[in-house]
Amino acid sequence: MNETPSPGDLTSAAITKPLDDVIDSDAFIPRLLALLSNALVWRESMLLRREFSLGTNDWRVLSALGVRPGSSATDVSEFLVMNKAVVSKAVNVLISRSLIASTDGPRGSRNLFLTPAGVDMHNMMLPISLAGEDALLSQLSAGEVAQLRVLLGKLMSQIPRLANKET
Amino acid sequence: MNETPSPGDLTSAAITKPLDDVIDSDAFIPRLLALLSNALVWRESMLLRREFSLGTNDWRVLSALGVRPGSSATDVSEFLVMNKAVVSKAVNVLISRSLIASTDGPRGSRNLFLTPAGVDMHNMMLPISLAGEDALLSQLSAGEVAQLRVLLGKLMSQIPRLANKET
DNA sequence: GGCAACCTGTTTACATATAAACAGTTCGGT
DNA sequence: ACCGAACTGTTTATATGTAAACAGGTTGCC
Repeated sequence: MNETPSPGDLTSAAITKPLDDVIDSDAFIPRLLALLSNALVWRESMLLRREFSLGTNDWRVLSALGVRPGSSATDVSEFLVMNKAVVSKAVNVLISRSLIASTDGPRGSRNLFLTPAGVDMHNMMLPISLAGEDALLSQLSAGEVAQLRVLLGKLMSQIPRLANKET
Repeated sequence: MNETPSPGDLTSAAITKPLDDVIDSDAFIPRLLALLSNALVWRESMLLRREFSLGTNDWRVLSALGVRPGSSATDVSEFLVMNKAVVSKAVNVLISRSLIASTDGPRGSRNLFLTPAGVDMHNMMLPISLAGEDALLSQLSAGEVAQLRVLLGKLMSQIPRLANKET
């Protein structure tokens, strides 16, 4: 690989005094959210792969079709806020495993349903996800969990603003 | 690509009745955390790439070295809970841009410091991250923000349990 | 009927994440 | 001094995420 192209006299003025930086501290909420989310996804991914040889995306799509049977791939993509390509791949995995099946839909689309085997798989996978939430929330009282839901709900309302390209 | 290998009589018993599923609803906290984290990372990544041609990992490492000048790559990796390979790549990017410099460290390691250009860059990038948090929290009162920090702190304490391989 | 715009799901190319293998150094014991 | 274990940072292989290009079918307008 390539080394630094510029001459080597820049190290002479290296900065040794710490900046006052909050970004990577426990006071910075975006970092806490990222760490928590990563830990949960990591756990779920590890367990689903180990137990059922399925990825989290496969599980998410399976789960979505449990709630909304007859959805098209595009419907699932919008419902789960998930990339179309990812849904496409997950659908193929699930079909090849005979966990979902499809009928022809309105506009060249396909209506997707769980098969009985898919329902069984769903019922086996669901406890793993729920146990993750339980473990996460185990130190909170019922009141605190309710509080947390309210607060996260308010944060969720800001997502459209975050997705805006300005500032 | 390959079609389903099994005979085609499985669609006859497809399931059409919705399951009662909480996984993808707004009541499922792991999902809220993932959506919030993704939105924040997406925003920051987009802005940093556009303004400075740097990725979020480069920014994270730069920021860590602002707080802890003289850290080794391994130190940064542990501090940020970030993969060694990612840190290694980010360090090379930052060195090639003359934003950080290094001196020889204890055990074949290198002590990393911000250069003056790195400090300038840090000071330009920091407001982008802080603005993300501000936008996220803009609908919360000061008291609610404090509540949120307490609750997230309690959730953080469960991460070691989530990382445990047993159930 | 025919052409253009649209919408389906898929493929492609590219960027990033993760984990394991790796080479080079340092340390410890003998 | 030597050999093996431990540790540095790098490289590799593999998996996954993202966005844009894409082919095919449908719709609607003329």
